[in-house]
Amino acid sequence: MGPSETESLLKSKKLRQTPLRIRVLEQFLSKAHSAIQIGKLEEDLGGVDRITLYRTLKTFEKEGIIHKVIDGTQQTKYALCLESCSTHTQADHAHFLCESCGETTCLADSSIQEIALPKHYKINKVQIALSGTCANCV
Amino acid sequence: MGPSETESLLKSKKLRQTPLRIRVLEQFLSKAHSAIQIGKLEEDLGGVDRITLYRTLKTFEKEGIIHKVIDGTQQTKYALCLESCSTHTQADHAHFLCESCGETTCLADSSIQEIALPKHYKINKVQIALSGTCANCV
DNA sequence: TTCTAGATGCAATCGTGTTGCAAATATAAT
DNA sequence: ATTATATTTGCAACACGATTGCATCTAGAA
Repeated sequence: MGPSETESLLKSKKLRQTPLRIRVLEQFLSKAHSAIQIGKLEEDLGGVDRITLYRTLKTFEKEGIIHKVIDGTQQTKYALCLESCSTHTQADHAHFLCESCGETTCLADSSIQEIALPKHYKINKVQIALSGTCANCV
Repeated sequence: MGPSETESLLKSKKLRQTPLRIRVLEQFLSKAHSAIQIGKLEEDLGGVDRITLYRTLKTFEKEGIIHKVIDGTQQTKYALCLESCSTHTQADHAHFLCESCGETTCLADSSIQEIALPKHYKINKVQIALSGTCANCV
């Protein structure tokens, strides 16, 4: 059998294959288009060291495996980077927070229109946080 | 002399005229189109009680005098509500964070285009956080 | 199997924001 | 102006998310 998805992903970033990293990565891969809240991740993994978890997330973020998601809540959430993400272009995708179930979804193909800016402003990044009700909660 | 702007604003919301409320409100009025970070506000006011400050901000927010600003940073920022704000429509204005000076500005007249949503999603609120370089920092 | 840079886990700490409660005070009533 | 009272303040204590320092452990290479 060939290398698992987690294995090749970690290898491509020259990161060591540690048990926690693999488990964390599996969580993200299993919810590719949803953002995961750190506390929830901690619960789901069960009894992991919080500090190590935070460091793992930071490492993944730095390596471009995951990205922070701004959804308008105070909670820190991360989501797996999509292809478009890894190109590090300024045009990010939008995120949708369901006010009913709390789930935050990446809207990969949300084309973002240009926004009029005051004179001499130079834009670098766009973060769009939508909220409302998702399809499951209608 | 007639009533000051702070005085009439507080009165219109049936809030008592306390020294801190007046000073906080003056800060917001003096930076009408910029968001203020709580820690910064605390510094600028000098030696105010943190708890009271937080409660003041919450009160102002509940009364629709100020609103929380999502600018992509982890910091909580507030800005004075504009006319359009007080109508409490779902279409908020966008905010621009300058990555150089850290200033967050309200883009009052940023018309926000519709964003394509997956089927059965119902949108309620749009928060747009732009970042880049502002006119002062070019 | 051994070696070592890198990763982990614990204790301690920091920052932000909150609650409970007694003391103080802004406003309204007298 | 004085009094009454509901609101507001300020302190102590706390809750929670996140971080740092350091000793120990381990994944991967030699």
